[in-house]
Amino acid sequence: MPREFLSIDPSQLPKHFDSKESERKWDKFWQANKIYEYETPDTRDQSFVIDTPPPTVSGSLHIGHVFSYTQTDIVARYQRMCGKKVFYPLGWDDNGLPTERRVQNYFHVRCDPKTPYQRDLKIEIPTKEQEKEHPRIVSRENFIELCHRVTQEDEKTFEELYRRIGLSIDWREVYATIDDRCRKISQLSFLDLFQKNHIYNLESPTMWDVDFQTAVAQAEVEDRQQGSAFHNIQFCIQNSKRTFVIATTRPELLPACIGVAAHPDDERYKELFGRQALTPLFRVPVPVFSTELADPEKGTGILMVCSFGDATDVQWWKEKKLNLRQIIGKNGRLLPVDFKSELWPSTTPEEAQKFYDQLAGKNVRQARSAIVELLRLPEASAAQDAKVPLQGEPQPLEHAVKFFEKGDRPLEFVTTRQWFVGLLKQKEALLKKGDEIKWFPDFMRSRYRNWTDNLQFDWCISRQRYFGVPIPVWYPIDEEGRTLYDKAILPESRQLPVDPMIHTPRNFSESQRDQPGGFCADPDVFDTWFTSSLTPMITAKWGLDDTRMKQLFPADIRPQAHEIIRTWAFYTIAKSLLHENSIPWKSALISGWILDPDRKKMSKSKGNAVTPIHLLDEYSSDAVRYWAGSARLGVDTAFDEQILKIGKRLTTKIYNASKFVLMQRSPAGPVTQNLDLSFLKALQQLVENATKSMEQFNYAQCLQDTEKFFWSNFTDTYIEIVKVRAKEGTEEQKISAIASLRLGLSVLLRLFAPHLPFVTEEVWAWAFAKEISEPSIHKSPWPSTKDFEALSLPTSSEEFENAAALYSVINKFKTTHNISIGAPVEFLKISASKEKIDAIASSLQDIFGATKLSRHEFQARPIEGFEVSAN
RNA sequence: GGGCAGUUAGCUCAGUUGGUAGAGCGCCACCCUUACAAGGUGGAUGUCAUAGGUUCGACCCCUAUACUGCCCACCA
Repeated sequence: MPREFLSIDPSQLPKHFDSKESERKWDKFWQANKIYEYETPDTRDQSFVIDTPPPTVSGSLHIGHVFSYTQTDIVARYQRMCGKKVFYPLGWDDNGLPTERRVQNYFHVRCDPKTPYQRDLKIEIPTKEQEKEHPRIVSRENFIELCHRVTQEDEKTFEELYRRIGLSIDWREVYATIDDRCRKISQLSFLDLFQKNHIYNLESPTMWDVDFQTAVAQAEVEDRQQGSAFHNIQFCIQNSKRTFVIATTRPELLPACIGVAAHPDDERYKELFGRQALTPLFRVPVPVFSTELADPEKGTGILMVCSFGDATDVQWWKEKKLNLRQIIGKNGRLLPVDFKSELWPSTTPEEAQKFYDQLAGKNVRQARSAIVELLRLPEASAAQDAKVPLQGEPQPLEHAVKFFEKGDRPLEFVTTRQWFVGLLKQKEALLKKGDEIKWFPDFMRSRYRNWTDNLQFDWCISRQRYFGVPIPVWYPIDEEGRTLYDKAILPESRQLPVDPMIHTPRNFSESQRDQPGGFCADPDVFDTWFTSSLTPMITAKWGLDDTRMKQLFPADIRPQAHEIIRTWAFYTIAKSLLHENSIPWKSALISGWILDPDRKKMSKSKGNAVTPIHLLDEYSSDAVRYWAGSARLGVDTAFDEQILKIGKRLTTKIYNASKFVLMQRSPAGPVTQNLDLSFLKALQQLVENATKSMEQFNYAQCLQDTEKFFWSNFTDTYIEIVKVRAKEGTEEQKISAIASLRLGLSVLLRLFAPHLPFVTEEVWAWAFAKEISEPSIHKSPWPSTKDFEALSLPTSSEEFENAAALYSVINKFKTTHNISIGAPVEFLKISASKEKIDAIASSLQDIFGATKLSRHEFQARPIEGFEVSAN
């Protein structure tokens, strides 16, 4: 032990903690000293691996970007202090639609894959005049270049923010979901799934967004309430006088009608089953069939089946082997139709054609109003009574309609060829893997179960977009010019990443592209989740580095938000199952949402988002982290600037208390006094509880307990009580007080360090860093029994609690008599039980010193705590 | 319609296995006290959503109801 404790001269320190300066300084220091760089340990269990969510880089930051990331960082810092080698990477999610949309708006361009690539194409941000013109058309490759340009700028902004709030990320381990490694691993994933027969392509009706003109997966679909109307339309039975009225909200799909259905027990329609009905206007015969899915109470109890109004239509189409009369095109407009063809066997083809020609080319909304007018014409009737088909006026109703979550118009079912991952048959295995994972909070597990249980479709992974990972597939073209979709040509894994639009498959030459006897490229890209679902495998370099894979997979934790359990969590579990038959991570940490003061979810699109930078400037990173670290996992939190103020106050208090403790000069020595040891016993109990909380990822509990102890036990009580002794006591008493104050501070700083990395590092550097020659508090050991093992601590902290109680009672006496706490008191009579009076004996000198009490007299009375009076 | 949460002081939230209701903010009063006025000391404030039940005893366990939020389904 050195001869004197290392102390500071407070006059050399700034009066107030300069958070901005501290944030700059320590970020540089951590970087320079490689504090957060992952070092490979000998065994897997010495690592703590984090599967960090790749943020969508969107240019505009909001407070949500720091909330859950800070929570993860707190866990990372705790594990690092516990001696784990923390693997804490970060990915940028720049792949996908949000980026495409931003590029379109930012540069005022549109992508057309048929446009040739232009090398050195210069595109600048358009002027106001240029923005009024038509958007500039660019090739797919040029478009992708622009995507990179935009995302790189955004990534810089994000990195600055994440450094500013002190995320202890290993910045060497940064990836982008569109970079070479991610493209390669995504394509490897495709190859592996293909070889394992988990993947197939199929031409079938798929949910389709008519604006983005791409297929979408079940997970990207959301319901929205929409105003609509029931239209009652009269059909008739072919070669019969019998008529009936169906109710539909989609009259424009009448030409796509492929059947009529009612409930098998419905007496009104029983006799019709098995017969052919004629549609009005077009007079196309369609079969009438019975189905349990029809609800006799709804509408008129009998309905028309179209290709395709909704998912049940698709189901009936498959089950009843109905015709395919696709009239909605990929752009959402009605396709041309030939009523003389076999597919539309109209009994009056010429009239049908005339009617339809008034609809062709219109979008859904336009076609609907047009067909409603046509249905008001008597000549539209299919029945012999020639009644107007549209019976009465449409009756308005509200109902849920499926939308692509990013889309503006309802989804249509359009028949296209898409790639799928077979997940339906994996349900049981997926549920089992979900149960092997620990969920925090545990009830989030049921979100996963719920979704997995109700899965209805295999995963459609192909998207008709540009800025994404290309599907690594070519198809042969036979001599007649037909594309052989069932003979897909896949690249070899060492060729990856490939772009089949640019690269040529083996045994073919570029001149054979799109030629009979040649090949063609699959033009599609993957659903972004196809890549995102690989994050724990991307960081572990699956397929590229087997050693690293063993070290880093499965990860320890996956932090994420709850609304993407059905996407990110679900697909990641699916991928790990299919590729590795493993769980992807041991624990899932599900963060809550930030709500605005009106308790609405904060989001950019709602315009109620709070931007973080001015908060960091005003309150400091530590204060913002304090707010984020106060919120428990899975609990939605209203944004409250008050809490930032409290956080800032806490950092100030830590700074000042540290200054006080470390300015005490004293020879080095042991803790010997009972009160000091009793205080340290209380501290040791705090350490136990805090550690228990952190092990459960309950960082908020840890903070709350530590803060309470720090403020009430340490600064307001213990420091105040021993202050006088630290200055005026005997050498041994002084040393004990100061040694105990320093140990207390050292432990508390380390308990605070994961939450408040800047102020704790700042203070740590004054003395403790040199004493234990560990330059950063963030690599110093998390407090444990080791900190106390040299001391003979009492079995309880009762003595300290008694001293605190008596000290408080004397303060109360002063306050109620309007005396300053610092004012001396001549005499007090102290009442307490005999046991308490005996127990307090060794602390009395400190208490009387702290309260400036000159004389006292004890009175033993059977009361709960202490009481004092002036006579 | 199914599922998951939540409802505690004016506000934001804690409340361990059932044992007399907690913190911070805000409010009120007092105090410049040599680390800190960006502070300190003290005070007031609750039918723990409602109704039953179990129990010697319920914020806590059980049942039902109401309200709020979320996830899923409903789409003719």
